[in-house]
Amino acid sequence: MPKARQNRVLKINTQPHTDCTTCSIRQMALFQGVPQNQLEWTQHYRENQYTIAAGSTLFHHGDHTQHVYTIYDGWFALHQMTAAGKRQILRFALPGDFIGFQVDCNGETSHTASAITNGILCAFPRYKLTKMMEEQPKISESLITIVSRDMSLCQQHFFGMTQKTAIESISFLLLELYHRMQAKLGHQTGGKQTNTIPFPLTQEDVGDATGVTKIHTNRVFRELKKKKLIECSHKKLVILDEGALTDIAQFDLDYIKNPQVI
Amino acid sequence: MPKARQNRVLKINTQPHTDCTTCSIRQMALFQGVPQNQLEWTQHYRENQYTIAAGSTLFHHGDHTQHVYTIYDGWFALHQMTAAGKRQILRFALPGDFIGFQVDCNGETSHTASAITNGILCAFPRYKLTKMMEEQPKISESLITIVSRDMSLCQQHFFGMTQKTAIESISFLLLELYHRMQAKLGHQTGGKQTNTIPFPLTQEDVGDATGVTKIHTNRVFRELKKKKLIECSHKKLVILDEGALTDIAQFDLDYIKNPQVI
DNA sequence: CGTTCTGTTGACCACGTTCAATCAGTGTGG
DNA sequence: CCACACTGATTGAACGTGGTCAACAGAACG
Repeated sequence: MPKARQNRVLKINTQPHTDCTTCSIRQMALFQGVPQNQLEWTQHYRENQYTIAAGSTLFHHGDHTQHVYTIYDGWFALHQMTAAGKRQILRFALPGDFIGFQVDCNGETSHTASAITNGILCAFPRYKLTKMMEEQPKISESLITIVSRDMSLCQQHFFGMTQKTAIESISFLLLELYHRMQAKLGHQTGGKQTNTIPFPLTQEDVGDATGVTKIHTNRVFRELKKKKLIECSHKKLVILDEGALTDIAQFDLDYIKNPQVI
Repeated sequence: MPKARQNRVLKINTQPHTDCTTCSIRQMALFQGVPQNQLEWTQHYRENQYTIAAGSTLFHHGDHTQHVYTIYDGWFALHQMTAAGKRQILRFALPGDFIGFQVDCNGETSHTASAITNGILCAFPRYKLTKMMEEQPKISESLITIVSRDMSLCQQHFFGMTQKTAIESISFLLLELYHRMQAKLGHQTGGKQTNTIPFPLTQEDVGDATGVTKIHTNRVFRELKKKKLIECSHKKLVILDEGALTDIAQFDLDYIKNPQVI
């Protein structure tokens, strides 16, 4: 009963719902290609705006989800469990990201989505996607671009995991999140930059995403702090030496940006 | 000059080109959703059919490719190089697979594609994809399905790499290739099944795909052979005990099939 | 029929895991 | 206001998977 489960965690946003025409993250989301004068059209398809509390689960691995979501606010972890009960975080989803789309051949979601922080979600019924794509060809391109970007990130993680040491892959993850958050913050504030981002993850979260135990993750964090490359405490991450960190991580910013597949 | 480079390795297929209307692998490729009576239409867009020799490179990481390809015959490795000069194979592409599509924000390919065996490729100009999608909405859905399937495979590999031991991830890869080849062979022969597939990979290829050194890959192969789970020699792979191998690999066939994302 | 590529084997060692204990911060309830 | 519980960060010691290096055997190919 995914429906009952979702009703428990999702609540209709009691604040006035945000407006697609003035949405601060629209340019990175599903409607990025839709012309400004047709944006009212998109609102027809947004079923509702929901809130979700930190720690709760949006959907479980194996659910048949009726909705796909654009994250308006909050951090989410998309993860799977191993047979041994360990958690592998496949990726972190941030504001502007599109989640709940990926399912397997039976229409079951391939992973679990958990809210790390409180979140606000724009919900779209999955069955309407085909119609949306027919009416607005730009939606098809957005979807392809979004999936391709996620694919690119996944490949980079994959690439990193097998060939990099713990300090390299953790540095990579921190830089990826840093730049993804900078992109969102830039869209919202209009461009002013600091070297600090909100960082709600625990060291265990970072470990589960990079395939390192929390014990060793801690050793890596202490080393990065000792080398004055980062500061990290009180849910804030400061990048002190982006250049040195980029070298260690073998990080390439181009993989974060939306690909020009078409 | 990607063009010059490609002219060197790609040769126009001198055999009569295969016909989309009778293509044995069409049901798993880009035109899977296109109605039978409109298939002549697709032929307009196929620019040419090419052959490529084993060992040569179709495109390099960073190229601006003008074409995307459906593999009609042959095995390909899609890979990247680490800073240290090691090769990471992101995935193997088999007959029916669609390659050359994935590029980064600058329109550069994110990986290199090398032919492991001799191959035959159907080429489509990238710039025509938008028009194809507009004329045939099914093409959009195919593309999204294809990219989602690749994403799903990538996630499974990623999941495997970090959490699985060498024997587990190598078993997973062998089973994945086994089932993907069985699907192709089924489409071509009409269904008769054996527990043997052609297997042109070296142990080093397998190692580069699973993030294991070729020395340790060899240790794993010998163990799998000793336990009578597989036979592997002379470019053939025999799965002797699929059940036991599936258990070791924690393999789930649903991830291989095309996802029902829409 | 030699050269090159692929597979096989052994010795050694390092990165990261496992298990265990402790500490610091943050609520929570009496 | 403090005792208590709970979560996350920190540290140490022992161990093991898989990497590195080096050498050789066998297969494939021109």
